[in-house]
Formats: sequence, structure tokens, C-alpha cells
Amino acid sequence: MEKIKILIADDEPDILDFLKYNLEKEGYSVFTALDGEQALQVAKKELPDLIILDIMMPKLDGVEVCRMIRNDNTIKNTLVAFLTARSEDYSQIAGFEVGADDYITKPIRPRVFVARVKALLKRKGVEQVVEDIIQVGDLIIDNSKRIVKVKNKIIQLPKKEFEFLVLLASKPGRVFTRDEIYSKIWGDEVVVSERTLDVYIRKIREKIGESFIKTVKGVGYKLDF
Amino acid sequence: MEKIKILIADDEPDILDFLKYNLEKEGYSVFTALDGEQALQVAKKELPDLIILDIMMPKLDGVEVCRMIRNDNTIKNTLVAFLTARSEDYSQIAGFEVGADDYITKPIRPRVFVARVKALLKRKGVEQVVEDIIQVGDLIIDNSKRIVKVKNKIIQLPKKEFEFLVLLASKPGRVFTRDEIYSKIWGDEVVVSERTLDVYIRKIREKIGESFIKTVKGVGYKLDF
DNA sequence: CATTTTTTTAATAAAAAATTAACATATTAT
DNA sequence: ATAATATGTTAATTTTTTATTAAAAAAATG
Repeated sequence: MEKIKILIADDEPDILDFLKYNLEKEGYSVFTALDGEQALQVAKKELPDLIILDIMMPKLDGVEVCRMIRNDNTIKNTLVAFLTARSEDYSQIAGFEVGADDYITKPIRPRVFVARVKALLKRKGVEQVVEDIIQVGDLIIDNSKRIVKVKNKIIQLPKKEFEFLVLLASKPGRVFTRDEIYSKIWGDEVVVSERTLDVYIRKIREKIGESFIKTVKGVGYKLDF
Repeated sequence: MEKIKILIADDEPDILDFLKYNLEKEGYSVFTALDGEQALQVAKKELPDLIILDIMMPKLDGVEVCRMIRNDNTIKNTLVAFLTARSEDYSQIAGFEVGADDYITKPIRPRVFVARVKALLKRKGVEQVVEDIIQVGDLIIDNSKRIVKVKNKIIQLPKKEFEFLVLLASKPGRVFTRDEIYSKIWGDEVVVSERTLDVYIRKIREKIGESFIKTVKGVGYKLDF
């Protein structure tokens, strides 16, 4: 599953490394920039999901970068958060005016920072929040134990079948197209035959019961109860 | 629903395949041409929504092809984007002079490329941005779950019926002519019989109730409450 | 390296959806 | 009112998509 990309721009390398370290630990893919110009350049190249900008930066300040982001068609919809010293709160106003999505105040406390980023990504629907334990009706999927329970009966699924079920369960009710499933489970390089998916569906249904996975003909599948 | 059509012209088959693959993955219908002449020919035949032209091509270069597109009444309003090596930026000027809508520079990075194409289509109003949840009176259409709710009763519609309803619901109150519906749902190549549309109307009305879809005789249909 | 488990393919069956055809009914203009 | 035109309805047919089963291939396990 592809990682969420975050770009951080700050002129202090220490802070940059510190933030990068903390975000990577959480499984994000992190890019960095030391000034506004570089930030814009990297943003256009990498198309991150979130850009975190220090307000005070050489060449182009954060607010200015944000304005330029909003005016660039390829990246205008990217989430932008500002980093700001608590004192310089005048910037809050200017920041939201140019379309910032969040503010994070310095000094930065790692756990708070990470929580903030997560919350923002979740709020905006970027983060695929794969809960550790997912429950859909009588079906419980325990991600860390890699176990599925149906009415308290424990079922072990092979790797692919489990991944498949987790994918559907990550957004119960939402329909996943066949293409989407192939792309997410097998990746875009691997090509498997047209019917492989159906066979997996059959196997999972045999094990967890027929009722959970619903076929949406012509479109895909969804998990429901 | 008919796919958005994109024509790509480039003399390097590898690049062509690469771009085609990435765009098809996004759900576009992609045509290709290996030189300018072929591009023009395919364009007139397929009437794509967007034509992406490499500047440097044998027989007819991109700029020349674009000029001819703009002089051809059947395709003069088609969107045109140029592919260009970053160095040869002199062409930018020539390109915009003949009426290019966008520039995409090589080397091409798949996500950036796709984002760019999407942005262009959206900007020019080609891409149908369908809201995830549409509500019209007591009728709720949930696109990601592909369900319809009428007074909290969940109704599943088959693919075409669902697409049809989404089309009407995309602009509640607006009348869609029969021709428009045929063209948007079936596309311009496919020819279905005169009464097919009526059959769909009947089926949808049976399922969601008679009152939502209003016939505007001599014109078409609209969704209202 | 032999055995078991998992993944994938292939062939066929079944189901559902899309379309047509034939006929019915309603609306509009003359 | 009546022909002409447009839309409605139903059932049958065709086409498309998914389900199922068994068996082969690949990977993992001891």
C-alpha cells in the first residue's frame, strides 16, 4: 500500500530532521526543503499529500509559498499546514487567508505534532485509517493478530485473503472496483488473470460466511452486514 | 458512463505505452498516434476530449498539428496540451500562439503527469466532478457506496440505472434531453434502440418511486422533488 | 527435498443486467 | 376530433459479468 507523502519546509536543518524522523517513524514518506523555493519545486515534483511550511523562511516565506501553491493547478488542492512560533500569531490571519488547512505552533512536541498531523489527514480524508480492530456486524478483523472472528469463532486466513478482507473492511459499505482491488492488492506491475479475484471471493466467503461480501455487479465488491 | 477520451501523439512507442498505461489506469479511454499526420487522422475520427502532442514528431510537428486542429471545424475546440523537453522552452511561445491549453515537460513522472491532465480537464470543465453524496428531497444518492436511499430505505440499482440517476441528479431540476442522455451514458458510437431509455426510466421509477423523475415531453427528463 | 499450503489458471455454469421488440397509451398540432 | 408524434409498458432475448470447481503452479514449511 502506497505511503502518504509529506513535505516539510523549514530553514533549520535540525528541526527538519527531527520532524522527518518522527513522521517516518509513523510510516509516512517524508520530503524536506530548506526554503520556500525549494519547497515549491519539490511539491510539484512529488505531489505530496500534505505540505508543512514554516512561516519564516528565506527567499519565499510560508504564506507566500502557500499562495503560490493555491495558484498552481497541479498542486492547488494539496493540504497545507503552517509551522509558527507561538508569539508571531499575527500570521494566523494571513495564513488562513491564503488557504491554510491547519496551524502547528512551536515549540514542537513530537507526540502532539504527530497527533496533529494524523488528525488533519484523517479530517481531510487522506489517511487510510486502518484500525487495528475492525468490526462489521458479527465480523471482527484483528489486524495485529492477523485473525478474523465470526461470532467468536476464530478463523485464519492466508495472506492475500486477509489483505483483501482488510481492504474491503477499511471502508465498510464503500464499493471497491475490481481494478482498484487488483491495483491495491497486486500492484500495477503484476498482471493476474481476470478470474483470480472471483476465486478469492469464493474462498473468503466459504470461510467467513456468504453474507458479508456483497457483489456490486459491473462495479466491484463491498463489505457490509 | 462514457469515458473521457484522450489522444496522445509521440514518436517514441515506449513513452506512448507508458502514458497510455497511466491514463487508462485512471479510467480514461486512450488513443495513440506515432506521428502528426496519424494524430490528426485519429483526432477527426475519435473526437477526443484532449489531445496531447509531442512537439518533436516526424512528418508534422506538434505545433503544426495544433495549428491544423484549430483550423478544422470538427475538432477546433478540442483541448490541446504539448509535451516538451524542458530545454526546448522556446517552443512554449510558439505553442501558446497556436492555441495550446497546457504544457507538460519531460521527463515525465507518472503522478505529476496524471495530476496535470486531471487539473486541465477539470479547469476546462470536461471532467465531471460528481459529488460523493447527492440529496434531492427524500432521495439520497451515495456514490461511493453505490446505494440510493428513499426515506431511509436502501435501494440497490444496477450499474446503468445508477449512472443514469447520478446523471440526472448531478444537476437537479435541469432538463436533460434524450440525445444528451444517450450521448452521456452510451457514448456517441454505441447505438441503442429508441425505446431503451424509456425502459430504464421505467425500471428506476419502479425502484425509487414514480415521483422523482419528471418527463418533460418533447424535451427530456429531469430529477425533482 | 518432500510435503503442505497458498496462489493462480482454466473451463464451464449460472446469474444478472442490458437491450430489443411488439404493442399500448398519452400528448400535440391541425 | 384525429392523425401524427412522442413516450410508456411488458416480456422475451441477448450479452455481459460473476460464480464455481478442479487442477496446476508456485511458495512456504519442516
